[in-house]
Amino acid sequence: MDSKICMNGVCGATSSIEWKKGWPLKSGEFAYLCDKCGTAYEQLGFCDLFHSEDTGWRECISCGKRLHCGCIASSSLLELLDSGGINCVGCARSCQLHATPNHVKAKAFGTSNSNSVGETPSTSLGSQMNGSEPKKREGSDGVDPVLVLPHQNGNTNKPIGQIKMEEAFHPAGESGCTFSSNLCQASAESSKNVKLDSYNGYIGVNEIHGSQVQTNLSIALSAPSPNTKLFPATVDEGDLNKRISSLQQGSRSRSLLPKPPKSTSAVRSETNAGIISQIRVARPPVEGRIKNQLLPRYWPRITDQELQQISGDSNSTIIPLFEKVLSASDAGRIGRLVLPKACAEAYFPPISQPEGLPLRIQDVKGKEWVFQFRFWPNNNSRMYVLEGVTPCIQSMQLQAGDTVTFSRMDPEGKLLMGFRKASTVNSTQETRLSAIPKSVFSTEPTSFSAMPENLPLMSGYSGLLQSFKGSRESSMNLSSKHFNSGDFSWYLTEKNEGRNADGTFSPSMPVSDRKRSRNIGSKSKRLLIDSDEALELKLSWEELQDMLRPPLSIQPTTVTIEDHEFEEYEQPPVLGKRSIFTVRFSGEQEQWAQCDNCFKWRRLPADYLLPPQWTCQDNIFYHSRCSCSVPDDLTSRELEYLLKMDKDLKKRRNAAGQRTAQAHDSSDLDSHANGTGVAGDVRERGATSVATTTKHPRHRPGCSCIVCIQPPSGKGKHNPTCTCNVCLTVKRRFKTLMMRKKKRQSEREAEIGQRNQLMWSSKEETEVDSFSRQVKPEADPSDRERSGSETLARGHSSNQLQKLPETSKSQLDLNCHPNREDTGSSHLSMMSLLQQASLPLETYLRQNGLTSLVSEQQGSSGSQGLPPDTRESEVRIHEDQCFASTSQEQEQEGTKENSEPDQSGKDNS
DNA sequence: CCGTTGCATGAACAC
DNA sequence: TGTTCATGCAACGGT
Repeated sequence: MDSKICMNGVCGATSSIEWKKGWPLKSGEFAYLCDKCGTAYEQLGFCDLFHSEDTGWRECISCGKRLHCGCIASSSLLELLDSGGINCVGCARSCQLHATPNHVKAKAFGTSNSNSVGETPSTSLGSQMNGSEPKKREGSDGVDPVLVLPHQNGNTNKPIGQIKMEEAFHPAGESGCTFSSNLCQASAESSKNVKLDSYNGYIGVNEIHGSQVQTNLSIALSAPSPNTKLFPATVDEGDLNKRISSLQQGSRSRSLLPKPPKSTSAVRSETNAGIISQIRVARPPVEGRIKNQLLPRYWPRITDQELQQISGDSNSTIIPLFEKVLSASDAGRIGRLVLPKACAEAYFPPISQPEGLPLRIQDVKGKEWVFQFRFWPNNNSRMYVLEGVTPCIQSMQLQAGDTVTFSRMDPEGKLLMGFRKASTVNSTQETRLSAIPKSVFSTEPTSFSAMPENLPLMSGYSGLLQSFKGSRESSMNLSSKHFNSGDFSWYLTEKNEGRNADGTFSPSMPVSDRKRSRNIGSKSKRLLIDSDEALELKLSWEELQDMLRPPLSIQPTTVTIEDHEFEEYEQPPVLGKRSIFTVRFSGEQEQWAQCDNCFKWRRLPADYLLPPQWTCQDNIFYHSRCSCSVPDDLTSRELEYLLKMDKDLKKRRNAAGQRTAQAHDSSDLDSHANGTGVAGDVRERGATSVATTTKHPRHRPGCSCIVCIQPPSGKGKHNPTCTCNVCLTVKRRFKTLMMRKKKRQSEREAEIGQRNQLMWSSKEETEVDSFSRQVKPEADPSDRERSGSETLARGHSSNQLQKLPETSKSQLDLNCHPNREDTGSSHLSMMSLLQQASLPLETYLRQNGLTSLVSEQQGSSGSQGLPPDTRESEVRIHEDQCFASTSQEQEQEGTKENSEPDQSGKDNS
């Protein structure tokens, strides 16, 4: 060793207490530097010290730092810019932090340590350095390395070949620079780092990864040195500058993180921070008992800030031990935190009895917790758990996916427990993600923040997810309820409430609820599947359908199935904005949407298809309201009512949904329907409607088209005499269609026969054709009713209805009574049709035996005073599906429902 | 009925 | 293939 000559030409020392590696040589080896020069090199002061008078100094164009461009000793400290000039590695790195993939960045600046390697027998290179005693690195926290360096008993002689691969990825140990290898300048580590540099020259940090594995492997095998600096796994605040400087030496001191745990991508987590001191680095095991068995996933990724936070003002040294991402079980109510076996055995007191012993652990707030550290026999092994962690977990407000970090405070030996929230994402997503296998979602902040990268669509659905959450408080559409707020009277027709009353689009579930739903074990979660919350989730998916809109600017292809026209889209539907549908006492239907900018609620036509994003400026219907500066269309009270009623509807619908599910489970639709009829409960009918809701994009809840009212699949054919709600609906619907068919036929024939007169005919035609387009008071209550209901069908069904097939009912297998409507219109003579068509519709209906429809017409105007029990059932169906009913009406529903079978029977007869 | 406890099971993972 | 560990689940006890 003494035969070496310091390769610093200025120095040329032939002897040194410690030889240090310097810059990479062309041969791939490294310059040997005496202790003094090597130290200067490590401290980035080599050129300052020895070459200050030389030429070649330039300044970093970013920070102005002087860099000796003409010297190999500084070659790794700068980066030549494509545009000319140079950047110091620090500035270059900051740029790359924004341009480099997270994992690359993290890897580039992560640090790690392999204790085993550090203590492996010296290789030739190590032997060259042998004999130099460990010494505290300047800038280290001053803790005796012995205290913090794991004495890997049994590992010292461990063949290198047994070194775990992951450890080979973390050869920092051989360099003595542990977790803070990026924070300190390791002389010995330069054996690897410089080698990297030798490969990469001036390349940026992110360019080294292609060879990192091989490089590090070679380092691991070649650069052990027991005398290399053994850095404690602790960092003092005073080291920050050092760290920064070492980071600036990143290309030299970079070491490699372990491959990120499969379930986590923690290495990404801090890339957005851009703060060097907050770089989350995986700190490999620092305790000897770990014996290299600790999987990288448990390596503490604790930032220096966190360490600082934990240590506080004390002079104690914080030694990160390990961390663990909380599983659902860990964070659940059971209060048991499963400890990694290796960690438990390495860092916690040895226990021989399953009962274990109480363990005092202090949290970051200084509060001391006592957990029972114990184990369960498991096969031939043990399973270590900390029991009684629930209070602590709750205190920290931790949940599955969050990370708890265990550290030890030396010299007291006190155990510390820190945590790291995994939530940079909204709680909704957290909640959902928590249910996703951990292999799917990572738990560190960046993993969430990286979601848009991994799931680009998800970001687009974030609003949807929130909507889902919001929908928890909303209800589905079909249950109806009327409410009256002064003069503000609505029939709430559809769910909504994606936003709170204050306009914020926030999850409706209270924080406590969210926490509760998250911090539960899987078993409880499973149980919740049957609970309201889970039901709400299910309903949310149904709501999703409601939000589906036809693809923008895509014209549907019309296909005819059984003479019914349907719109088909080659592209999948898009998610539209949620809205609330209401119906005023006057029968006017409205749609309420919230501006994405100002969150004000605006009234819109009921048949307007809201795009996914909508602002006041898009309000082409009410120009006086097309600006965000215009006050909200709703008073706070009205909005409160609206949302409150919406919430109530949800509950009602949930109850109905449960009952429906039960009814379906029993495969007894009829009994369900009967029960519904007897009960006369709107909720029941609403539930039935739920099962018959949207089946294609433009169908809205309440759509009564032939598609949406079909019975649920798998339920088979209903008996022709079936009086279940579905069948009744179908029958009523069919009856309406037939009536309209006859009407139109009569009009057409009349038009043919009397081309130059019968202006009424064209009027009727117009009425029919436009019946679904706009809600407006009409002379014919039946038309108005139809208009009302089918407007909610969002036009698509109305299109179908407009194009009602000239078919006989035999073409419709809708489980309707075979004898129904046998009084076909085909037997009508032209003259009779003309005569009938000239009559008022009511008279027409009566003459055609459609007395029930007469009742319907009357019933449809029941809200204007006619007894509701005389209304035709279709009206009620429409109301049930689309509108709310007044409480009075609801009470009367029972009566009507009771009479409904009879009514249907009359219809069928 | 509900929460706790101790063990069992099996998927995921490392080797 | 063996190990780890997340989670299931039955037994048990308390209310």
